[in-house]
Amino acid sequence: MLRISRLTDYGTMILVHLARRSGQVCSASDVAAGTHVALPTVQKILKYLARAELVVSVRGAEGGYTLGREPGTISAADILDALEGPVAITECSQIDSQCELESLCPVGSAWQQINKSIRLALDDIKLTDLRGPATEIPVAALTRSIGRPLARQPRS
Amino acid sequence: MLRISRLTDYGTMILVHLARRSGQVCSASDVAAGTHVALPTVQKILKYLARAELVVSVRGAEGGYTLGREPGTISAADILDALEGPVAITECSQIDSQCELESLCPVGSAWQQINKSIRLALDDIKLTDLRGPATEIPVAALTRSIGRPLARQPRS
DNA sequence: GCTATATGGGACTATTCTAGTCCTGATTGG
DNA sequence: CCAATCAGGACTAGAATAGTCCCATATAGC
Repeated sequence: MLRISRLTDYGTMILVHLARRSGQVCSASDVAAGTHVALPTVQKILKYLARAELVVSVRGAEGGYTLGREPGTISAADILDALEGPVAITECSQIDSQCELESLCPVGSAWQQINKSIRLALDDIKLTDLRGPATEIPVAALTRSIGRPLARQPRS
Repeated sequence: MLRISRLTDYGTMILVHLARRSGQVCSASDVAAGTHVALPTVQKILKYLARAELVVSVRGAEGGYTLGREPGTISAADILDALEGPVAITECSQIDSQCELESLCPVGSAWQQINKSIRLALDDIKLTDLRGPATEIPVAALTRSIGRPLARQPRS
């Protein structure tokens, strides 16, 4: 069903890594070593995150990255925006889309509302909530669903 | 951000079309004409929906499709399951995935919980809610967000 | 029974998207 | 200066998606 890209998944791991090293400047290599994601991929993701100001970069030797804000103020929605851009749940939920079927299609607005509701939920989930392995996610609907963490695909 | 496939979007339109013709048997051509989605695509989607028993098929001349259940009992989650299969928000939220990074990755379980919460929300959204252009979606978080329907991309 | 009209199932292709890599230039500490 | 490090973007390979088509099966009507 609904999916986030693998880069977003990595990006979350990377931000969690930085949150744990809060204050310290970490180079891309540090992060790659800490997260076991391939270095070029880490570099790419950090660039996206820097552009979205979720991380702050320090150039030059001994440079690297730190979190751009407090972990409690970075939400899952922020991460998605930074790494997946303004893509929406359906093509017609995008701001700039134009569709000749609009008048024929009674469904679009409903999906758009669903989209917004999901965004609201993701806005409430902060980096601090993602940090631990068995944290409770602070969204009403989530409280009912606590499952054992499943395995993750090998990657790199 | 989070996305559903275009087929799912079409599928919803198709189900809404059938709901409006409730009782009547509609052929794939009828549906294509009514939704302005290309016929071969409609045929493909109806096959998937039939396999998931969301629609019932009548074979032979004068055959076609009707809804398999009452519109009020078909949820957005049902449609996603029928048309996108058991895909999950991240690869590691899938039942059969195996990941060597599990112990290193503190994030996975959080995304899985988010995934479940979204599913719960989608379970509450029924075909009857999708039917009209400006319907209120019956999920708590959704009530705050009512926007003007946006345009839809041309497709066919 | 024959024929026209439908669906059922699956193969196939083309296009788009994604992930991942690499190169070149700019910045800065030692 | 030199080595380390980020910035930006080009590029490739692979996977996923959308869309089309073919052939078998079923059935209504004549």
